[in-house]
Amino acid sequence: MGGAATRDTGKVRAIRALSRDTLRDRVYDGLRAQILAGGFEPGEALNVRNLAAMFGTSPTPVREALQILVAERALSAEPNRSYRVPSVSHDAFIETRDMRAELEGLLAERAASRAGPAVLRRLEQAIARMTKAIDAQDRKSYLAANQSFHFTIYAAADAPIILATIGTLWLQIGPTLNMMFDGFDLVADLQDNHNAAVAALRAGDGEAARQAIRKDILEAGSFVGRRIATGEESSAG
Amino acid sequence: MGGAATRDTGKVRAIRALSRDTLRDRVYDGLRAQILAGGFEPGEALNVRNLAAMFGTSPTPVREALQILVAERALSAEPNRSYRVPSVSHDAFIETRDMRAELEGLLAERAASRAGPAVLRRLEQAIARMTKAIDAQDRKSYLAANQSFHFTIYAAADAPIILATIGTLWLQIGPTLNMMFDGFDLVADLQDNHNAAVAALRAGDGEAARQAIRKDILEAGSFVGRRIATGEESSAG
DNA sequence: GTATGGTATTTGGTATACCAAATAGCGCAG
DNA sequence: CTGCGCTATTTGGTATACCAAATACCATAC
Repeated sequence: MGGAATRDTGKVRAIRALSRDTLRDRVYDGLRAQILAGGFEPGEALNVRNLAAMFGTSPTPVREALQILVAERALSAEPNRSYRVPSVSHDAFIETRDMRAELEGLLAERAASRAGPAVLRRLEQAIARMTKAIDAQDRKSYLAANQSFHFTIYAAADAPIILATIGTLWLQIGPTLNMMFDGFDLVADLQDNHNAAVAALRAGDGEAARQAIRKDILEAGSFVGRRIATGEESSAG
Repeated sequence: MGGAATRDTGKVRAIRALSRDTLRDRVYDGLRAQILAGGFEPGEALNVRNLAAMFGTSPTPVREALQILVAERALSAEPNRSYRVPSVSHDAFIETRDMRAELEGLLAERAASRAGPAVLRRLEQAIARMTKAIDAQDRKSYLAANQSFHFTIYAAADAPIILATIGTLWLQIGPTLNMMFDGFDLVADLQDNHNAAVAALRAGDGEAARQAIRKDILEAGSFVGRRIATGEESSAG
């Protein structure tokens, strides 16, 4: 793989397959990574000129990147022309959860007939990392390993368009999820559905894989959804 | 609701709920409408300055609109920095079809418990228009009525995010679909699934509604998919 | 002290200038 | 006539200038 010393943005770039190596796309990648990592508070306003200074560009590529993120609902464009990291409402969260259950379930089903030993091994590793994170009550590591687990499955489904769509869904709920997980007690039975999914994939049972992933999304989602519902009224600026 | 004489872009604007009244969004709306109406050939290249002249703006808002459409996969950004209307590959079409089956099925299911008499009446009207279009072999009218039929159902599901996602899926396959339907013989049994869907909605049977919509998408899709597969090698620029 | 109106400043949107990559066109060599 | 390479032109990307809307700030009036 040697040769040209091009910057390797890796997964993100691969997922989109829409970017070229322009400043706009570099800014997009940077913002996207920061959003996913919880670098922005939900509700936070983004300033075009500040971001431009941060990335060392003019405002133009920044505004274009912001627009793309708005189209993906990773940011919101307020009527008073300002950009914010959206705080996902309860309704929006539930809707996104249901959409995820459909699409991620579909890819899990497709993955069952395609996942080879390499994929299964990586899934086991992700589960191990989650277990370790649960023991240490390390939420950040848990979320990272969980994301790795899910996307390892979906990448195996060989469905790039749906995969990209799922990526935008995670991006949308990322900041809210990060916030909600703060102070949440990680418990061992979070792993039940993960283990069931791996077993189904190993057996090549698509329907079982779909159901395991659906359950995982809907159960975790219902917990977080409740937290959003209760927190919504008390969370003033 | 009279009063302010604001331009009413209607459905498109409502679906996105992301736009403000900027030039960028006006260009976006215009391009989107033209794409959906089959105003561009698949594979056609878009020129920023030409479009700017067409819309009476500078290139800046045009490029931003193009970027948004690329993010929605309604356009493609070639590595040699040019924008094209994508000609959807067979694989991409099948994948989009499967995604549609999931998401549109989900909204049909949700609509079953929400569709009132007004919705059912509009669906009957859309079916009547399709029947008329079949008799007249008027493909353009058929596609328009078909779109109206589907989105009437989905709008009733009260799920704005998923609705918007479905909108982008139709946008993606719009140009290809328009082309494929040219010279296709419209037959009466295209209506079977539509009638089944209405019956299910009237009965409040969500699962039946989901299945009817799924069948509609998968059956029509498999026909068009075959045409793409056979046409792909012969369709040179 | 509070409310209100007006001004200064900030900030997003658009147009324009400029650059570099890509492409097209032409001329020359074979 | 064909193929290669050079140049001219086109074209997308970026920076900058400018505008208008929105906001912040302050002074004044009550």
